[in-house]
Amino acid sequence: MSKASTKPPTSAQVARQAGVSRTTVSFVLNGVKDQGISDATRAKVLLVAQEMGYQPNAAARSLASGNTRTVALVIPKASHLYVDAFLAQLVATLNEECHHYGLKLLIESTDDEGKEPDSFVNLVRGRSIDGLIVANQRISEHLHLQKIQEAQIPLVFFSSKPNQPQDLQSVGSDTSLSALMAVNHLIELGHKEIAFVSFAQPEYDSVNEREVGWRQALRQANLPVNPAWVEYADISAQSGYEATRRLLARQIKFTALFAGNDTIAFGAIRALSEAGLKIPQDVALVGFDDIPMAPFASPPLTTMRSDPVGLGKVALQKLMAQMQIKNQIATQTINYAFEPKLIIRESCGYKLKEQR
Amino acid sequence: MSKASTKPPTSAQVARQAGVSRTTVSFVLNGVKDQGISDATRAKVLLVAQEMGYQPNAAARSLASGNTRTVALVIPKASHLYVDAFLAQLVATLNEECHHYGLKLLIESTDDEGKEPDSFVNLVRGRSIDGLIVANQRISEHLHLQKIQEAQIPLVFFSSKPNQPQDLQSVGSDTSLSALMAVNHLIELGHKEIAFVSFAQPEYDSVNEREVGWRQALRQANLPVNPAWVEYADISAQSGYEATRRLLARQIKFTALFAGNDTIAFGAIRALSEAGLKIPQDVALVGFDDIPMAPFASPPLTTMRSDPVGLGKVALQKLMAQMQIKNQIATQTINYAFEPKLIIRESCGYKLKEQR
DNA sequence: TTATTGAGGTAACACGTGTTAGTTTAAAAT
DNA sequence: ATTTTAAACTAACACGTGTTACCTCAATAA
Repeated sequence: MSKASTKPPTSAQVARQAGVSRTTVSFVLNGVKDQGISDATRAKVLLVAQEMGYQPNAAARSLASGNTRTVALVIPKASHLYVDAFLAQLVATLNEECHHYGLKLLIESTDDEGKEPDSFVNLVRGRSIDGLIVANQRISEHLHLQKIQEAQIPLVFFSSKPNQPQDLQSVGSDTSLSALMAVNHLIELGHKEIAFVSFAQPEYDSVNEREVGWRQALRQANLPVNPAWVEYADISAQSGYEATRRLLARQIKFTALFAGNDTIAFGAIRALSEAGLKIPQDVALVGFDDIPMAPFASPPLTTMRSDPVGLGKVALQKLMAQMQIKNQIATQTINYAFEPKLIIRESCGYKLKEQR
Repeated sequence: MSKASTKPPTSAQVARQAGVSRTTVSFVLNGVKDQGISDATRAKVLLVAQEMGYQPNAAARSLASGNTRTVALVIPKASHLYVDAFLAQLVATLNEECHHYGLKLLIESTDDEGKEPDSFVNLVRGRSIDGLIVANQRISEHLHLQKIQEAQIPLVFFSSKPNQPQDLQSVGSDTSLSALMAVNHLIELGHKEIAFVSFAQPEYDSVNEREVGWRQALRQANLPVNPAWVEYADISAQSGYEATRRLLARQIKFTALFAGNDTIAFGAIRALSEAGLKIPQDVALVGFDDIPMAPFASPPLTTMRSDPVGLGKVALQKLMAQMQIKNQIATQTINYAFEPKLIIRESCGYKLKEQR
């Protein structure tokens, strides 16, 4: 009626306004059953709470209940968000899904300037979060993760070599298999000298697995594996450009290139073009991830589809299972395996060959 | 000594271990001055806290102090994160900066399925956040923002028409000026029929301002303004592709195209290529934002540089000023104006012309 | 009439920290 | 020997909610 007070209403004020006790308000708003609350009272309380714009104080609720309804996503660097579209898709999906279940999402990085690699542990210690999802795991981080697991903190990490599907701790698809499929496609198109530009250093599990798949494909086809065909980029298109130039500078023949991810592939396209090489006629190219930009490369990028949306959803489901949050979607959804899928566009030369 | 208890240590436990009172622990850890605490005690407390891995309970601290050290970024849709590199850069920057000042960042969307457009207001009501930054403001949201301002909640929003630089409420650069500069560049190159494909509906301020700049440039040069030259895309490269195709289907002549952002430009490139048009020979192209991918378009994209990193930093500075957080970087940094800058690459045809 | 049940109410503690007010102790200064 | 001061201490309340234990009152059932 009068002007709104500057401070938000408390549950006590709601109780007074509705003519009930604070306990009743708490029961109603939290949907506690079997406390014998009539429908009339329930409706009344809900109405008054609505009218007063009541929103429970998050800190008080968290302190009393012991959970924060907040989860964290751990990534290496915040800046990867805008150079790695896979990560951006993952963040977007997790954010949406979290909101859907009334959770909040924090993004924590391990490698940014001034950050301790284990700073995300403090979030756990300070009870800022109820659980965490770790993407882009590195070998050096295994120890920290183990500690957290031992401390019984809900945790899901992205793995390049997923274990059993019913494993509650990790999500992922078989990265080396995907890479193998990508390289096999090039082999089937007749290529024998296939280079590989990764999107980061091999200390990252997922980088390493892609290289493993590349090597395995060549070996299975009885093709030589030349270490000079491998080059490591950073995570940006720019670094992919530079890495491909280093590769070209070696003057070693290769007729196809497997790029560790699509962003790197964009850099490779420019490096190859500047060198006067035509894609796919002179060098066939296959990327990885099928980012939204992939169809808009010149030529449109043939690439392995990964599934940030599906993986993000499953990761959250698994985390919620550990957090013992009951949700409508039953736990069977958790057994999820994404089938690696080759998306054939033009950069691999398949369509060119077909026309012939 | 014995195995670590499953619950994190409290300040009372730290106090006992260090042989001081809980009050002293609180003073030391919060760096309260003028309470007469000897250096020896201070060191002792810090050491013990470190050894015990003490991290103050965030909820308790928040409840007692009344602030959460958390801010929210409000965006239309979470999915924009991976289709709009400007937004991704902004999120990454804000995340980094927030961490640097010990703040946490939440991302809240207004348009996602199942979200009320004013759901971010609940974050404020529930005292989940201390302040908020609003990007991609729409006209329909002005009302909500005003309410929040009136409630004295710290708020910074991105504006396409920034007011005085000392304004604490908004950040941004002059979008219509940037657009005007982009179109002027095309006019200087001799173009008279210049189309415009925006990255969203004109209900977004920033979309509208770009169109204003486009129109202004044409008018100033006494060139005709044909409404049929305008087409609205969604925010994805795919939608840019489709919008450009719609434009082409109209069979109206244009020799240059101003794309509302770089992502759209990627879509436009493909649409033009498919139509057999060469860039820049047949259609010159200028984008907007200078996203990291822009140099890797084919041809490399001429574009207006915007400044998500700088704007993000300033936005947070302004927000912190409202939140009365004292920080080393003095308030003078807050007076910041980003100069719109044209980045000339190859899609506009400038270099081609120069060579002639 | 008496026991039972449903629908609440009241009172209280717990959660962990910030913060204030008033007290104590030993060393230093007068 | 007395006063002052630095460096602590103890005790207490506040923050808002979850949750439990116990009490009340009316209506119904035995």
